[in-house]
Amino acid sequence: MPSAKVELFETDLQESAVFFKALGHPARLMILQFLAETNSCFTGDISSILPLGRTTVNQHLDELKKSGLVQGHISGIKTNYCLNPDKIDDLKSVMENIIGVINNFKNSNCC
Amino acid sequence: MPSAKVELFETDLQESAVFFKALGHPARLMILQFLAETNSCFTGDISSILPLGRTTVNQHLDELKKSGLVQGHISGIKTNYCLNPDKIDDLKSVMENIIGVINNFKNSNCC
DNA sequence: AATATTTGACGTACTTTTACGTCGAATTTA
DNA sequence: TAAATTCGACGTAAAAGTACGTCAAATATT
Repeated sequence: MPSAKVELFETDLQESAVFFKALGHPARLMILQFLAETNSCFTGDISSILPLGRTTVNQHLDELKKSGLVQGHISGIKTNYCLNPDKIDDLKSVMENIIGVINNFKNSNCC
Repeated sequence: MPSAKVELFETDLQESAVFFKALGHPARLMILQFLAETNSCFTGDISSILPLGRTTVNQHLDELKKSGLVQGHISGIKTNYCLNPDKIDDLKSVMENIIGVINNFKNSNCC
C-alpha cells in the first residue's frame, strides 16, 4: 500500500527531487534544451525534433509544466510553451548546491 | 504498448537522464548527500536517517547503483555502499552543461 | 549453545510513468 | 465552401516505481 511518503521529507529536498524527476527522461531534456535555444514553442515544433509521437510529447510537456520549469500560455487554440525563468533559476541553485556537496566529497576517501 | 523508446535518443542524453532519474526522489537525494558527507555506508546506517523502512531504502540504493552513482562492495554478509567518484564526476559535468544551457537562455527573452 | 539482531532476497500491492490511438473542434489550404 | 491539417483532451495498456512484510542465513549477544 504505497502512499506518498515523499511528504515526509523536507520541502527543499522535495522541490529538488521534483526538478530532477522532470529532467529524468531524455525527451524532456531535449525539450528543455530546445526551449532554451529557441523561443518558438508550439507542440508541433517540439514533437518534430523528437523520435516520439505528438501526444507523447504533449504528455512530457505536461510533466515539465507540473514541475514548474516550463510554462504554457494559451494563445488561441494552441498552447505556447516556454521556460519559466524563476524556476530555471531555482534549478540552477539546486544544481550548484549539489555540485558543492560533490566537491566536498572529492576531498575525502571512498570506502 | 509502451516499449523502451528511450533507446532512440542519443547516448549522452540517455546517461544524463539516468542520472537525473536517480536523483528524482528525496530519499535518494538524502542518501547521496549522506554518502558524500560520511564514509560509513551500511544499509542500517542509511535507513536510520530516513523516514522509510529498511527494505525500501535498500530498493532506493539499488536504484542508485543502477545509475552507477553508487557502488556496493560486498564485505562479508553486508554490502558497503559508497559513491563512485568517476560517475560523480560525470554527473558534475552534466550539471555544468545544463547550467551553461540555462545561462544562454537567460540572455534571450521568453515568450 | 541459545537467543536476538541484522542483512539481502523475494514477493506483493498499489501508483505512476510512458507511449500511443482516437476524437471532435478549430484552423488553414485548396 | 470543402478537404486537409493541427491541436488539446481523453482513454488505454504495458511497464516501471514505491513501499513494505516476510524469510532464511549470517552475525552478534547473552
